[in-house]
Amino acid sequence: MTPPTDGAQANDLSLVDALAQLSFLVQGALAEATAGHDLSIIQTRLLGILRDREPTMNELGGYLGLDKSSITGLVDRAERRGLVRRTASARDRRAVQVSITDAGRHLGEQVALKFEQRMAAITSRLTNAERARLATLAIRLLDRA
Amino acid sequence: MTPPTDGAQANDLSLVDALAQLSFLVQGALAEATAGHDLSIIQTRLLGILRDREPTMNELGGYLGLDKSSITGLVDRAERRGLVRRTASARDRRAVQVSITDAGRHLGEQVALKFEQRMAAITSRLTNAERARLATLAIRLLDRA
DNA sequence: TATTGTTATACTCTATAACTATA
DNA sequence: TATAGTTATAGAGTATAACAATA
Repeated sequence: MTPPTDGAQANDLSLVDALAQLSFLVQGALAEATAGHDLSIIQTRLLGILRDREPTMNELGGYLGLDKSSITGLVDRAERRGLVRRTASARDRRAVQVSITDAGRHLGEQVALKFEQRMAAITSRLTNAERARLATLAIRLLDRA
Repeated sequence: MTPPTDGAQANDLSLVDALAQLSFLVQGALAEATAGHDLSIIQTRLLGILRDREPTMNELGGYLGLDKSSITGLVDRAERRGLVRRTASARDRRAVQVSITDAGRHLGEQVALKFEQRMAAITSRLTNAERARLATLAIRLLDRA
């Protein structure tokens, strides 16, 4: 659960421990990729969602699993940096639609590229066959989630 | 990189995307396991590290990759809840040693148990052979990290 | 009345800079 | 001088509760 907490056999981790440690490794790579552009992981997720959507604040809360008041602050900070914009909804005058700006899209692409590079380094010790097997297994886990 | 950002083929994710999504799934399971006990992930990691160590504040910063001032706050909050304690170091009068209390150890065990249950649910659709293969591959990734 | 979004408030987490005490 | 730790301060991120505008 915590990286090097194993006093027993370091090379005989359980599946649960291995997946937990792997999640920290991947999140670390993501954090490094985003930090270089002064972005947090949650801001990067926001840009990723807006890449091909123009949701309302409310829908954004659903995607990110956050309270609407948290979304207000998140979008405030992104908008202040010129990465996203708010527009009035045409059908519901209470609602606000959020869209990505060109600057936001460009920044999101840069972060994604850097993340892919970090992940390529992490997976570089696997053979192509192993990579394919890992992808298949990971996708099987995601399917039911 | 972000959960359902794929407009192309949902079942043909790249390895990088699959690992990224998997990391969010696992971190989500961890967050759920900890939230039930009013603990954050970082507080849980702290308890995990202290399970079999009695580091100084400085060493703790190394384990967690945080600035010393962040460690001060982290330990402050855990100590206020009776989960850890500070003791003076015997060899260096500038240093402070941090150890876990019985309450902290107990809470850490409860969270670990709940996390394992969540992870068991997530991996329940895999066969034993698949689980073993996934563990092997994940460990190969961790080895070089 | 119910829903959408914002505001006020509070807390955790994190970092930088300045400081104290010890080495 | 250098190191260990704390304090002061600032900002991101999150939630709850109260509110205004609209449905």
